[in-house]
Amino acid sequence: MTVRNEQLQGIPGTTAGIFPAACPSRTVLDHVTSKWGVLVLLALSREPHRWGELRRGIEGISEKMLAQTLRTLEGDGFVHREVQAVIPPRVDYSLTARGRELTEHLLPLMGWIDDNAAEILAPRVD
Amino acid sequence: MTVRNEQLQGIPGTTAGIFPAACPSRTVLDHVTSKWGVLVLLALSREPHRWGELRRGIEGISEKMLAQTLRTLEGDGFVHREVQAVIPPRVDYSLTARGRELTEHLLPLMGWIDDNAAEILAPRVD
DNA sequence: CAGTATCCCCGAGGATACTG
DNA sequence: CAGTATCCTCGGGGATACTG
Repeated sequence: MTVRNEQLQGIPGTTAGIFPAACPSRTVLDHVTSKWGVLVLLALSREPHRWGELRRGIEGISEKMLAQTLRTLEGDGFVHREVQAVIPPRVDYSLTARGRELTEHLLPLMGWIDDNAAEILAPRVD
Repeated sequence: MTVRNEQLQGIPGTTAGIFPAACPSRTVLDHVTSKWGVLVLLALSREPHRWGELRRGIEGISEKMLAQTLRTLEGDGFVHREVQAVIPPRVDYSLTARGRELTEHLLPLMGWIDDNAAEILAPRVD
């Protein structure tokens, strides 16, 4: 996607544009910034969690979306899924090294949003 | 949303959960990570752009979504809209100070995604 | 407990036409 | 040029029921 700073000047003119529709970065960005992606990644950023913990902790997420989000993030190599052969079943989700690299960038972002959200939405109801 | 690192341990147990459904952070996060939010913000992060530049530069965005995204980001105080009273009309969009604070966190994130996207998607078609 | 399977709906979002 | 207005589609995503 060539978002590197030196290349961000690309927009003006009729040239191809700095954000081509079909590029790997857009795909990964969509996975990460999907409706529940960031929340799941952040939930796992501190410590591993079981399915049920995530289900309850990430308020509002449905089982379907939790499963789908986890599978996508696992497919991208951000999340590690570990099944324990016990009864009742126990499955733990944790971040991979790659996932930790990613959340290193997500955490400051969410921290800033968290710090500023109230003021940002202050005058409006929205 | 209490994403602050010290508080991220909240998930286990039956407690309220670290990601309550109704909190300002979730709203702002949704705005920023909306389908086109990050792309618009990054496009403006280097320099101001006119409507048409954004329309062409952010490949695949429709006029409706560009207008909607810009209005939301303007409403959140991330984007400044400046109309020039000339014919033909000219409107410039730029980041506010708050918008620049935000993109300071977005840029490293997208930089990392950009650097790793190909490898992340490597084995699959997806 | 940790999911899948199904059904279904609503609204995000695209296409097109039009306007100041 | 910089948008709005309108219509319409499609799939994201929720609810529920079920299973190993």
